[in-house]
Amino acid sequence: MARTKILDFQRDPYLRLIRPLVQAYLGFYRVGSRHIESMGLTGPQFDVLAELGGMEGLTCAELGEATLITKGTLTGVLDRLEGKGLLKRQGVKGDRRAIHVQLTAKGEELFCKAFPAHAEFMRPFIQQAFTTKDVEALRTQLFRLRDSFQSEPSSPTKKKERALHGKTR
Amino acid sequence: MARTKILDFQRDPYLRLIRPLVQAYLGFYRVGSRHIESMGLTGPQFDVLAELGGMEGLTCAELGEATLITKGTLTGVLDRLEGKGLLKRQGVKGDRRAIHVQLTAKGEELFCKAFPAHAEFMRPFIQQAFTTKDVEALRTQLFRLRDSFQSEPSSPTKKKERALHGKTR
DNA sequence: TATTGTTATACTCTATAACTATA
DNA sequence: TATAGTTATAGAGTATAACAATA
Repeated sequence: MARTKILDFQRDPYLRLIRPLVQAYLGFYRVGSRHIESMGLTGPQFDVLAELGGMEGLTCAELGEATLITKGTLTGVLDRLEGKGLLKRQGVKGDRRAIHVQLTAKGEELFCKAFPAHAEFMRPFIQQAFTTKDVEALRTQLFRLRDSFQSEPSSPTKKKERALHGKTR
Repeated sequence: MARTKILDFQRDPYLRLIRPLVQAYLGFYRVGSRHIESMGLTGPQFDVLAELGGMEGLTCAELGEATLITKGTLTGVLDRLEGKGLLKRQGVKGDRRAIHVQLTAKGEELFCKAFPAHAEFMRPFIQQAFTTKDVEALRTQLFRLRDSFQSEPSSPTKKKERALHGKTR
């Protein structure tokens, strides 16, 4: 799982945001993944299940895009879920290279049980500390933060860093 | 690195917070870990380095507690950092079971370079979207969220869930 | 007996590259 | 040639249990 360190960024007027962000996420992550694991799934497996639940099926390419799992890795994750009898793979008529991945009845059953159970499990943690109005305000700020990491800052400092460590993959 | 799925919790008045939290964190994480990896370190390795930097040394037990890495795993992470010549292990006088882990000169040098470089790299992302006043407000809310995951909600729903999936480790 | 750290085991995830079978 | 998915490879992290040395 995830796990980045809490850095001593406390004095920087901007980086002071990092520590609480990481701690809030890790708190969520620990609580949530413990619950998911108690249902016999790993994080990536739950992600795939959540993506397929209620759907007619997705190709590996679509699944990979949705879950951010690369194709070689995805094969393994799907193998394990198939081994548990939670999903099945079928050829796609029209393109015999592609494969349709779909939950089995057992998989749908688990999804229908696990997903609401997970929601029920998580809700009280937030509900005990926030009003719905607080939630909306914080939500807005978090989206702003998310967006800030998605757009490249164009300061001179940044450009210098990119030149030094450039590696865009 | 980390990787939990963005769930479709958008309709629940409280769980609406999950998606932006995960997305903000993943944004930070992707940007940050790309930079860390460009310096030749993995996430856990950077965590250990950040924990040891500027310190006289810690025992494995202390390091494990600080980084949340279990002892068996920690041995492997330390082995790899030792293999890179970044840290050394020494016996502790007084308790010959324990081991002091300390950065080498090379490790300190990397720490002194990598840590500020990482701060410089990360700052512009936040600075472009937030004032220092915004930062303080958001920081407060994020700590509140963190705390909410750290205290067990005591609703009837929760107790029922715990009975079903109990597994405290 | 309890604690510290290592070793052994086994699994999952990760990315990359090479491969196949289609298109 | 390009695409979809699998296989092969190698490495890192994860947890657990068993172990040796020491307290």
